[in-house]
Amino acid sequence: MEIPSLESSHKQFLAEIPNLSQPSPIGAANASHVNNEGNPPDCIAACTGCPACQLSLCGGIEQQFVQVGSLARMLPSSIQRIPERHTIFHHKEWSEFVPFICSGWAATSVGLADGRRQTLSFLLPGDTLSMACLFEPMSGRTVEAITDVEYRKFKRSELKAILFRHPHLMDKVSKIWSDERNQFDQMALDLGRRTADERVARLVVNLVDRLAKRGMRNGDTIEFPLRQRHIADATGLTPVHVNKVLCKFQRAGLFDISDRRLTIFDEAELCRAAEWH
Amino acid sequence: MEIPSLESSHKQFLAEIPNLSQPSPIGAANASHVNNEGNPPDCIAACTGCPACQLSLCGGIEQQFVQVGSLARMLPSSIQRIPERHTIFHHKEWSEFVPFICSGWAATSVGLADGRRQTLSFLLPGDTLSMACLFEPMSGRTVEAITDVEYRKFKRSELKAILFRHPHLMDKVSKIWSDERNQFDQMALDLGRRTADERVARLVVNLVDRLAKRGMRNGDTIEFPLRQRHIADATGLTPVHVNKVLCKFQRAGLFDISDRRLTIFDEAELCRAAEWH
DNA sequence: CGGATAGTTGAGTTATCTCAAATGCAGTGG
DNA sequence: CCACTGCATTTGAGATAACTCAACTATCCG
Repeated sequence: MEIPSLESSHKQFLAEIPNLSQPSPIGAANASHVNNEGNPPDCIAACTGCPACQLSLCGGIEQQFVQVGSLARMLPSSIQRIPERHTIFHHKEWSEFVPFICSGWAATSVGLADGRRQTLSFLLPGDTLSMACLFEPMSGRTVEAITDVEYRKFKRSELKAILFRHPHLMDKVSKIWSDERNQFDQMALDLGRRTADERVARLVVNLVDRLAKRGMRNGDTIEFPLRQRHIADATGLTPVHVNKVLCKFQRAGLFDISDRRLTIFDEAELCRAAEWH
Repeated sequence: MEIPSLESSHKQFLAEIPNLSQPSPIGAANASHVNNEGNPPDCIAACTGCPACQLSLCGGIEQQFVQVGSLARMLPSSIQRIPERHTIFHHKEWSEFVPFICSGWAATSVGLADGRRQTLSFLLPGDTLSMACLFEPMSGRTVEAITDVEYRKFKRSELKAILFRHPHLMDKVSKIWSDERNQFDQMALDLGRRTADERVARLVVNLVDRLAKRGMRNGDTIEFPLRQRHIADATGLTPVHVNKVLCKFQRAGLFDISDRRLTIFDEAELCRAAEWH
């Protein structure tokens, strides 16, 4: 399997991350020692330009690497690549690996036998399925690549061990965990009590917010690879109804989605529609 | 504040828990040493008869007590009592305490300014708000007592410390955490994709299941203190629609709810309606 | 007795769904 | 280059699940 350099796909973000504009010499020096199942060393170097380095747990791991200086023994990992629309984990799978998204968008969903399905979250760079799956393997969820996706997989047992040995990592885990919990509470409120308009507006605002945190928003037009059916799956609505809501918003001049890009025209009004605090 | 003996309220469950039918002599002996803010010693002894002792994390703590033999220094706690319909935590509160339900039913909810509200879970004996709140204080959620409720509160910092020192407790945390996550996924599916009939049926079956695990179900008629508005809050429906669904089920001979008791007539059919595996 | 809370029922409304058909676009193979 | 297939989007018409409003009853409690 060939793993081309990730540099090009990350170059656009380098300017956003203050202290990591250049690949760390430590990372570069040690890369060749890494036990990563035969992948070339740039699969580690790639992290230094990752837009989510500061947010995500795997960013924390990376810092840990740099501090400790010996990546190889700490956390072997390998980068996988999945083409858009293919599935990363099937819902029957009980994997001993924990995946972290490096680039691209993915969706986690649960489904019913009769075809009804609900997506639980969209995964952006730095995200993992759920903090809960650091500790216990979980099945029942399908993870699908929306765009082409690169992700690293860590062995759960090793990840767990390292977490307990480094309290500051556990702090990060509990923080992200808590965020995740809040997200879910809001999602329950959305699905249970909010109107279609609110749900769609909130989905958009929420995603824009998360992208901004990762430095993946510059200006008012943003990469936005979701199809209307993804939005429908996530909001508990029907694709055709999502279409009607989106058209309404676009006619109202809030934003425009076309060519897999989102352009925001009236952010204030959009936030009002989303009841964003 | 007076704290009457809890023995009477737990006596009914003693028969259900094999190895704990009698109060542990160790627990009884050490009770008087407990630093529990002036509450009488029976607030510890009460745990030995708790129906959720084996399931819950606080049960795990209790076992820890017994092993270590010194409750007082390990985890001071105090029992609180809240009358039905009163609120245990307000949604603006950021408490340094973690509550565990000892007896009674409670509900956690999130709400909107305009009055719409969604309850996230019903808390039964042994439950806490969420595993996530062991590590980070969480606000935004209201916890309300449905029946009269007794709960213990632990100081988060102390609880956390004890957790890290005892790996088998962490195992229990991660297990419960994982369950919680699964519950939540199912809830998203319920709210987003299931019909009102399915939601109501699932709520009932799910609760009966959880009660059974705690030894709180004997036979086909069960304590069931939920009002129709609680069911409505939890299922994302309207009280009047819940009423119609319930009446339909009762007319169909599935079960009967009256006088705060649930009597199941046709469990098989009920499970089918709930698509219970 | 009066006042609060729960449950019940009916009539009419509405948000969202279902079904169906038309369009456009992008990739594929000949 | 074209025809063809699959996917996404758009639009309209009609159906329906769930909601709103309102009135009525029952029960409990002071």
